[in-house]
Amino acid sequence: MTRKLYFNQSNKYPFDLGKVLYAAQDFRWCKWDNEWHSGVLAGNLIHIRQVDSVLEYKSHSGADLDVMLRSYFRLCDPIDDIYDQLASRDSYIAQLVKKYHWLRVLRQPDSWECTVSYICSATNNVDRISGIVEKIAENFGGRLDLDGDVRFAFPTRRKVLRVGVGQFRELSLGLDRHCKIITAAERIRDGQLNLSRAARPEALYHKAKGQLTACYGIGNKVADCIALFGLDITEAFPVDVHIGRALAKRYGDCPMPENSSTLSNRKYCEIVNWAQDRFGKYAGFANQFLFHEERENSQLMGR
DNA sequence: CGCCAGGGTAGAC
DNA sequence: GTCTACCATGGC
Repeated sequence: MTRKLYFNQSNKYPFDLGKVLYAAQDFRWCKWDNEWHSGVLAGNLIHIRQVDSVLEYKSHSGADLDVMLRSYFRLCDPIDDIYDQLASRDSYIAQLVKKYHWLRVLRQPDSWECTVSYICSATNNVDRISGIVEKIAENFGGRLDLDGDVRFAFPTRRKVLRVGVGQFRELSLGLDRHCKIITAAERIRDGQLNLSRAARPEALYHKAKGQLTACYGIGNKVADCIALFGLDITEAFPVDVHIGRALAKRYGDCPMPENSSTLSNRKYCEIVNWAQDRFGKYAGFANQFLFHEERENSQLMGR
């Protein structure tokens, strides 16, 4: 059955499903039929499209996913206020907010999948990250069927531990990624890494980052991505090559060196502090506008 | 064949 | 603390 989710469309920054998913920060969306999109969210295979201020969707189980989808697309967040606030803090961001008014930082429901995805993002392009995440799901996740579309749930971290290093190595993920993934699962099991959002009240950016960067394979940048996309910590500010270029180009007072492929830990933190001071509690949203603009300019979008 | 892709680490000073 | 070589894989 097709469900309809009615939401309050913003007048200033209208939501656009197709574009949001095109720029999505998770890696499991693809086109399906005509204007329909196919995606896997927290074990649900979903087909979805937008008609004005209505989201029409189907799921493989037929379950009511309104609550999850409202959260995921931030349909209940005060987007007008947040984007106005960002625009008033910075004139360049104001331009980008206007240009990409449809952009949203998606609140990903499965922080474990998010963690694995960004562990796999190092020295990799978006298409290959999607491919790797899909490969892990196809091999170890449960099969999901919807109208002839076959997808696979992302395996839980318990399932990953049951599978073990041996079978994981056979996926040839490269760069020791199989070990990094399993190590992360072990640290969660042992209580050294807590990815549950319910258990983190507020302002735990530094605590979360400390736990994350203590893991093998998770450095500053990956930790910030997990914090922002998976843990809903909006002040997290991932600094990758694209963001680095944008900062060096547009902001003279930013401590971003002109051309450095690798940032020292100290330098990285200086840049994050600069960004949080300038953009505030929603620095991570500003980050995504900068990121998207930079990628559009370098024409790297392969989706 | 060489270059690149949303970095991170160990081992060197 | 900071700097480097190296890391594996696939697409072009």
